[in-house]
Amino acid sequence: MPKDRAPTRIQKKNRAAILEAALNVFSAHGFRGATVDQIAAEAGLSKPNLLYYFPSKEAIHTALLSGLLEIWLAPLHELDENGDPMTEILSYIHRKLQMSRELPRESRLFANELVQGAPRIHEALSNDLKALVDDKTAILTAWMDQGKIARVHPYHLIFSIWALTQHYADFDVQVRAILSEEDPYEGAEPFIDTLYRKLLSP
Amino acid sequence: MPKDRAPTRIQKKNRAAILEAALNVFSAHGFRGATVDQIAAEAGLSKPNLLYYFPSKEAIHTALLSGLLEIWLAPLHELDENGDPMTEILSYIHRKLQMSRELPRESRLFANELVQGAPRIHEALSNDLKALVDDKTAILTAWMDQGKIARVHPYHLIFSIWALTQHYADFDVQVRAILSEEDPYEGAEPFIDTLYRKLLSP
DNA sequence: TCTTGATTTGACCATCTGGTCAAACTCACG
DNA sequence: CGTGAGTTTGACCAGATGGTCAAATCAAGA
Repeated sequence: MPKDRAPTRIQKKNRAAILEAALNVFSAHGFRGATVDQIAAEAGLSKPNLLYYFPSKEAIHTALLSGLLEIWLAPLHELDENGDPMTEILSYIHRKLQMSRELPRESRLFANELVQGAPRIHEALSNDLKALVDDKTAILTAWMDQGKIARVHPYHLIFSIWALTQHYADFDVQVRAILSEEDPYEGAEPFIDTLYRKLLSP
Repeated sequence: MPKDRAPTRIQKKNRAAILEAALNVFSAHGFRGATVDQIAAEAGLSKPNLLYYFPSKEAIHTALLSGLLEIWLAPLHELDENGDPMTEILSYIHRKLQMSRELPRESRLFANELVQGAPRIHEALSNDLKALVDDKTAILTAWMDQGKIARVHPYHLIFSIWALTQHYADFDVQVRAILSEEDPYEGAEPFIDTLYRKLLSP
C-alpha cells in the first residue's frame, strides 16, 4: 500500500494494467467466476503484487464499476431538451449503439452484475440512475405534450433503447451464431433507426 | 447411481427437486457462483445425496439447460406461415413477453450463459437455434415480399423481439429500481405492441 | 417377514482460492 | 553512490468447494 502521495509512474502503469485485465476477466466470467490469479496473470503481475495495488478482489471490481458507470450514462446525459426531439433521440440511440460496438466488455460487465441482481451497484441504480432517467423522461414527456414526437410510455421507451442496443454486446455469441459472418452492427443500425423513426413520428 | 430401469417414485421426486433448486441457484449466481451445497440445501438433500442423483455440478447444469432450451424456443416454433402475418408476429411477441414474466429464472439462466460466451450451449446455438431462426426468417421475408408487413431486416426483427422481451426478466432489478412500485409488464405490453404495429404496418 | 436393491449420510480428501507476510530487490534522488 | 521509500515475490495459510466412499438405513416385492 503506497502512501497517499501523488502516484508514481509505476503505480499509474500497474493500476491501469490491473483494471484493464480485470475488465477482461470480470466481463468474461462474472465476479465469482473470475480469479485473482487470472487477473494478475493477464496484467503481467504476481498475485501478491496485484494485491499490493488493490486490497482485495472486491476492491478491483468496485473500482471498475464505479469508474465505468459514469461512462455508461454519459450518452443519456447528453440528451438535450433544447435540441430537435427526433434528432436528439436518434443521436442518443446512435451513441448507445456505438458504445455497445466499441465497449462490449464494459457492457457485459454491467450485464453480469445486473442479471445476478446487481448486489454491488443496487444503490447506484436507485439513486444516480433513477434520478437521471426521471430527469430525461420529463423531457421526453414534454416533447410528447408539444406533439413533437408520438406519445409512448417514456420509461419503456428508454428501456427499449437500452435493450435493443446492449443486446448486441451482451448476447454477442448468440447474434453471431445466427448471423454467421455478417457484421451484426451493419444491419442493426439501420434497423433500429427505422424502428424509432416509425415509432416516434408524430 | 440407480440402474437404468424405470425411475422410482423417489427418484422422480428428488430429481425434480434438484432441478428446481438448481434453477433457483444457477439463475441467481451463474454456474461458477453456484455451489453444490447451496443447491443441495435448497433441494432439501445432503450434498452426497444430491451427487447420488447427478454425477456432478456440471451434469445438473447441462440437464437444466438442455431441458429448457426446448421450452425457450417453443414460442418461435409456433409462428405459423399460414396465419395472418401481423397477428402471428404479435402473438409471438406476446408469448415471449409472457414467458419473461412467468419464467424469469429460466430467462436469467440463459442470460448468464450467453453473457459469458455460452461455453456450454454454443453448439446448440449454431445448430438448433440457427436452423429455427433461418426457417422463420424465411417466412417473415415471404410476408414482406407479399407486402403483408413492412420490409425490415428479418434477423434483426427477431433479435429486437428477444431483446425487448427478455430485458424485463434479465435486468429486472434495473427496471424495478427505476419504476419503483409500478409493475413493469403493465406498461411494457402496450408499449411493445404499439412499437411493432407501427414498425410492421405495410 | 426376509431379502435385496435403492437411498442416505458422516467422515474424509484434494484442490482451488483469496489473502498475508517477511524478506529481497529496485528506483529516484540528494 | 548511498539510502530510504517504493516494489516484488516465494512461501504460506485458512476456508471454501467439488467430489468420494464405506457403512448405515429404508422400501417394496417374494
